[in-house]
Amino acid sequence: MSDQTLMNAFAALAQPTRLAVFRLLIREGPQGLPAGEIARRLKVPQNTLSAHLAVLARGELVRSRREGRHVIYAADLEGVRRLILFLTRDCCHGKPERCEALVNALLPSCGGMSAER
Amino acid sequence: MSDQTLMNAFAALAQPTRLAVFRLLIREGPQGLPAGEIARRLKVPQNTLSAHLAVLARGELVRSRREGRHVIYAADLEGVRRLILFLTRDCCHGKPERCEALVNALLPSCGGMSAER
DNA sequence: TTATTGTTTCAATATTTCCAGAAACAACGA
DNA sequence: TCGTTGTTTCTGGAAATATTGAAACAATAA
Repeated sequence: MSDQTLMNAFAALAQPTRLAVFRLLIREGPQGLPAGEIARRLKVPQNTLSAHLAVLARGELVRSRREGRHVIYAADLEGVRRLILFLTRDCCHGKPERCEALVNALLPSCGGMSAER
Repeated sequence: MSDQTLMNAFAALAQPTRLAVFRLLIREGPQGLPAGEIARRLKVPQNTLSAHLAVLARGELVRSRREGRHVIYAADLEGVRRLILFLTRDCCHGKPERCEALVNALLPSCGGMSAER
């Protein structure tokens, strides 16, 4: 991922409406939601939301697909993963012990998966 | 962490100079670097850098302490952790299997710690 | 005290982002 | 074809951010 995409992603999440959209889409999962439905739920004008969705897409945090008249937006988990990876990789760069606290704090939040590995 | 702090953190990382400062400080570890030294290394005027450091501090990504004439800046790993936690928690909210790919991708980057847990 | 070094704050300009009305575009049904 | 619904693009003005010279502030030494 280029630094530009990385910064686009961070910039995308630095705005209340877009943060709300991101949270919503993460919760909706891979099937996503039509642009209009997102606008309705968040009570944002459709053209304003469209601009915000474009910003999120530039940061590779959401993807869109057309289904008939609808344009469906869904979170791009690959993009999220790269963001987390960036934060984590730089964090324990060369010093795993510095990362330990991070990982320990991270795993329990993932539905008890820590017990399995 | 408030949404405002969260957005401040994302906004802080959405600018090339600040991204560079963040990377530098993460690598320098807890002892950190004086503001002037950061400015010298990144070839940024000191007053410009000072403004950027203030933005990073507002996002709780760096902390400062005074040592004599120097003001030392160091990465705030707690802040980074909260960022990662936000991204991860929202991501696997209620559906751990959705998170699995994330965590698997995450652990190997941390110096082989995955083998130990 | 004065001088020196390190850093931040102030002030002003340039650039970017945010927002929403209006218009255009896209897909479908009648 | 035309009309309707869903979405994006265009446009312009308001608000926020970036940058840096100059001034102020802080700590120390002479």
